[in-house]
Amino acid sequence: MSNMSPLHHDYEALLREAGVRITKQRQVILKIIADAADHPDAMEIYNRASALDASVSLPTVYRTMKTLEENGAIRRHTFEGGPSRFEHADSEHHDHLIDMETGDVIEFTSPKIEALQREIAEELGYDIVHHRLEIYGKRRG
Amino acid sequence: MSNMSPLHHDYEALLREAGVRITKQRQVILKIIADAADHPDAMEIYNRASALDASVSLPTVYRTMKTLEENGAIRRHTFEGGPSRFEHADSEHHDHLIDMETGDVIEFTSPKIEALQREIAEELGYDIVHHRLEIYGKRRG
DNA sequence: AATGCAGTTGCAAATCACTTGCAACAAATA
DNA sequence: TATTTGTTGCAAGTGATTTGCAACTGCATT
Repeated sequence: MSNMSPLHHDYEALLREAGVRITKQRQVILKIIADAADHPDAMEIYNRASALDASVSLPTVYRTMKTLEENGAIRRHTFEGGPSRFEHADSEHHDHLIDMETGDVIEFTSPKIEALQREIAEELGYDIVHHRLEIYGKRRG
Repeated sequence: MSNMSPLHHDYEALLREAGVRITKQRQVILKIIADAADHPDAMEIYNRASALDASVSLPTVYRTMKTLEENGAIRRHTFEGGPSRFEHADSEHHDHLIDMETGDVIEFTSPKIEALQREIAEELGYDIVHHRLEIYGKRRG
């Protein structure tokens, strides 16, 4: 690949570097994650993967998500009351608004909130490593 | 009771009002929650309750936590991966800053962040039911 | 290309955190 | 005190995720 933006990593290379084997199951899962516009959970990833390659099992999806997370290729979100949902780590940081009725996840960013968080951490004598902001709401009728 | 602050509700009365029966199991669990200085999970509440009254079962703890939550007597926190943890709802809403090195949890509030969240939800067409903000940080050396 | 071996896989079974069906039981009300 | 209806403990069931294990396969080496 020649024209790779800093926000589009070659995770196969990254994983290989970390001594992780690039099996065909992992390639399939990696592609699903890369193509996903939403935040699928393990079962959904398994379903999508199965359609491309019947040899992918659910345990392998779980094991792969763990490996990918440990290597910084994906982010795991554990929204209330549901299974872990994943997204590739390529995108910039953002927070989430979860539609409590449909489970839809809307991404948003707020530089002001980020700044305020830094202020608060500062006052408390801390440096922020990461944070999680989730708004749970219902669509206005 | 004669000297009750607005932040120290009589949950028995509140529950009774809601048509919820005050069983001895619920009284025990309510006391445990009221006395807890930490954020125990269901199993821990079950352990503490069992020590006071052997007739309290784990399913009843879960059922009671659900009832208490629905009636605003407690708040449920689901920190990364672990089981739900509970605290009485007497205190005002607060967010958490977690010290990644010690695990300490520092509570804070920010009216400005709250306001910004409402603005964001508003713009997206949502009413906020609740939110969760957790800052993970390291103490500045 | 064939070999060797440590990392991986699928399957079945296990685990964890809850949740639920059901018959006995006990609060609140009459 | 009787009646009604919510509650309880127990056992079994769920849903999400993990693990034991023997067969398999990347991939570095020959």
